[in-house]
Amino acid sequence: MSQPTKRDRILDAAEALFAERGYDGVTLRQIASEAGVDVALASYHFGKKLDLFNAVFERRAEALNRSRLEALRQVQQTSSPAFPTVEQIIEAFLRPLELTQENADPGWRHYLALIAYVNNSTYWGKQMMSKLFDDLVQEFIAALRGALPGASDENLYWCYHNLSGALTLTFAQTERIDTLSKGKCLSSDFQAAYDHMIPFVAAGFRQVCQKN
Amino acid sequence: MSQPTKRDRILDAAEALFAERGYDGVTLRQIASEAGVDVALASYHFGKKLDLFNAVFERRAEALNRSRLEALRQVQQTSSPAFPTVEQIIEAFLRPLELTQENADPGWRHYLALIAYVNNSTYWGKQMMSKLFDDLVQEFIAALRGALPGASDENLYWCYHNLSGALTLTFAQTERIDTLSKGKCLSSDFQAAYDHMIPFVAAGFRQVCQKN
DNA sequence: CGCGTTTTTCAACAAGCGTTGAAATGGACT
DNA sequence: AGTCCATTTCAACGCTTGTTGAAAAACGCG
Repeated sequence: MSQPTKRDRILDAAEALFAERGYDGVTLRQIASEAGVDVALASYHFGKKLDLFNAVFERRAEALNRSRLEALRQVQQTSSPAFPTVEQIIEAFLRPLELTQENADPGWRHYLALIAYVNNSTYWGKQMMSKLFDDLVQEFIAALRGALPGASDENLYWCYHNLSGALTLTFAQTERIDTLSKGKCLSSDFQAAYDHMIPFVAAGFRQVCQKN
Repeated sequence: MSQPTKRDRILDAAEALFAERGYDGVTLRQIASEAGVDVALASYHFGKKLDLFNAVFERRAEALNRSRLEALRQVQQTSSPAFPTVEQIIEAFLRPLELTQENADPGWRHYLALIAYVNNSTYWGKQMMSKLFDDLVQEFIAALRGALPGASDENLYWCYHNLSGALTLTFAQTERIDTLSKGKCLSSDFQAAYDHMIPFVAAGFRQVCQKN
């Protein structure tokens, strides 16, 4: 098996460092050093620093969207002609993210942390997140609308906001919960996070959107 | 009524800018310019840049903790000798944060956005958040333990993680939900956020922690 | 006013930044 | 071997950064 190219090593190093310290907290020289290449090589391959950041952020977006959409189509098909349940939809939204667990490559973990950084930033969040992930999110919300007949858009979107927040903090892997829980919960354990998040969020959606 | 001192103007400007762009995304010159003072004045009052950041972050922490703890004591007293309900506890955790709504001073909004920045950052989060907010959080979790007899610590802390995530994203005010919902929800509307978050989170806690 | 202290400005420093043009290297093909 | 092109390095640029020491201004008080 072959070594990754220097271009890929730059992307990997930038991914890890941007995720940990943010765009302005990382210098091109740090990235180059981590990747074991010269500083100028980043400019050669990607142009400006901002272009490198965009390249990193876009690199894994498509694959991520595809696997989540596949999971949604899957539950829609198996439950057809009825709508899938809220749990099934949330599960399809979250479980594909566990690919970071089994995979030895730490790149996906860094990428999710980078999403957390972007999603929580006023500065980056609005445009970058919308451009890459809005279509997918709307697809899932449409599915939830089917599972929760009569729910208002206002309620649906606020519930999604809560889901998105819980997920984003999970992505960030700040180890805050490790300290708080004295080691009983580990932020590195994505599976445990989703095991608890799915019933939590599903119950929240039902409570808010299914007043009856 | 008197103008704020230059020292306070530096804190205010740093608060707003750090919250929007992060620690490394802001220069002391930008802060000084926004505050209408000389660059060197920040160093004179606060020392290093990092010390200024800490001063900003600690400035409002005590007042925030006090108002939230008062709200908890309040519901504990009115429901005594029984435990307060999950909704009452979550409400006490969230509603005091609405002081940012009525108050004309935008400082509190910036401060909450700064908390979001710190809480989502691997780099800052662990130490700074724990130091200032852990005691309060443990107090609320203890109250929740009373409202949810038999709940395991593992379930309780993962549920709190979900609450914390939803809250943090609300603090960040990224306007992402504005776009997604086509204006039906506004991230600037803290009251609407909590109106939907309280029943959402309470139902989640019950679902996960109150299996019976 | 006049003196001591605090606050504020000014000017400048060394260090590090992103970026670039030219030189060097390497591989593919004739 | 020699030519072409993509890749990589080298060296340097102009600029901005955080920080500091000394000068200046403002203040409190007799």
